[in-house]
Amino acid sequence: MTERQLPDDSIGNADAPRRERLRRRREVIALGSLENHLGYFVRRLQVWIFHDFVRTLAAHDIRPAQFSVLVVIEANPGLSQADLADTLGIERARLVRLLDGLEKRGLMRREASPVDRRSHALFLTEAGEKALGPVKALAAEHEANLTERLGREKHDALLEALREPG
Amino acid sequence: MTERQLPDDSIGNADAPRRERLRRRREVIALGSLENHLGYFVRRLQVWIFHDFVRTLAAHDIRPAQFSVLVVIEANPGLSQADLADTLGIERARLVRLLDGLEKRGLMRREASPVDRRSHALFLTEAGEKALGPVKALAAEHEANLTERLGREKHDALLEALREPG
DNA sequence: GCTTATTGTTGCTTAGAACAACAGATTGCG
DNA sequence: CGCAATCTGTTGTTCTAAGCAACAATAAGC
Repeated sequence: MTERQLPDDSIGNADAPRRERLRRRREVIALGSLENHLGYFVRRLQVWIFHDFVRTLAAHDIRPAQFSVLVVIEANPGLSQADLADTLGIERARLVRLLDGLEKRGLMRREASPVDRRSHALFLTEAGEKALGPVKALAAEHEANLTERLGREKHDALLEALREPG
Repeated sequence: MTERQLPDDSIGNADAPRRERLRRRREVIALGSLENHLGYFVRRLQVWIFHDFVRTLAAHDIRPAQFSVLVVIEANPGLSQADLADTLGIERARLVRLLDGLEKRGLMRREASPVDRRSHALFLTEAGEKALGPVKALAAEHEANLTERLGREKHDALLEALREPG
């Protein structure tokens, strides 16, 4: 159990029993009209991506939402929670609790906004900036996994296609 | 509240306050290295798709997972729960509860498998088949919404690209 | 035959999403 | 100016999904 032949990453090989079952199965299973629904495939891909992301960054205990928060704060120091929530499509209430966790871990801090006493200005702490280096490297590693799965052309085409609409 | 000027579909116009805030905001907010992560955009798209799907099929109270279950049973009458769960990437335990709901609503039924006394053979009921017609029509309507959002070329390209790998 | 694996199921835990309400602060406007 | 409407961050609550462990009944492998 300590060493394995294949790097059973528990994601990439999660379908080993599936292949077994497929082997044993006479007729292949049809998706029916699901074939015409982009949402089904987007969902499957998204689940794979999240699993791989979480696994790749497990050592740093950074989940996708946390990563996106840290990265956007880094790129826009001093922005408010409302703007951050809005940019990421996260609900304000949810962002509060996300930030609570990150702040408690010393990765970012809330300062009083100099121009609006209601709002906070968000910054990475020095520790946060330092931590984000390796974290971004691992995120890039995850992206490489994804590129391997999709093929570079397809990956790049998807990224370009989805980046546009905003 | 009964009538509106704009068809405020509560998804498509959910970013009305966002546009307001953007208007008021001096500098635009950068995504930083998030720009290079396909997962971020896939996630945003997937959320939009689910919202639109749920909204479009609200009258029938069919959610994406339920829809996929019904469609695959229709396309593969008599298949087992394990095979269905496996095909859709749903956990067996979760499928049990999904089927409980659908069966209680009279949309499908579990029969004893003739070849394996452990497993069930799944079928749509007559009511289920009858209901699935309009439901698939609404799902197609949702797909049209999605196509409108992405543009036909992009929609079709994405569908083709993601359908492949299985 | 006897061990191992599979199937459907239940229970439990955790994470996310969504909504309502609130106090403090700001903005808009008459 | 002064008051109503709006915005900000926050707390609380509810609902759904995801994931894991365990189990009895059954089947498959050797």
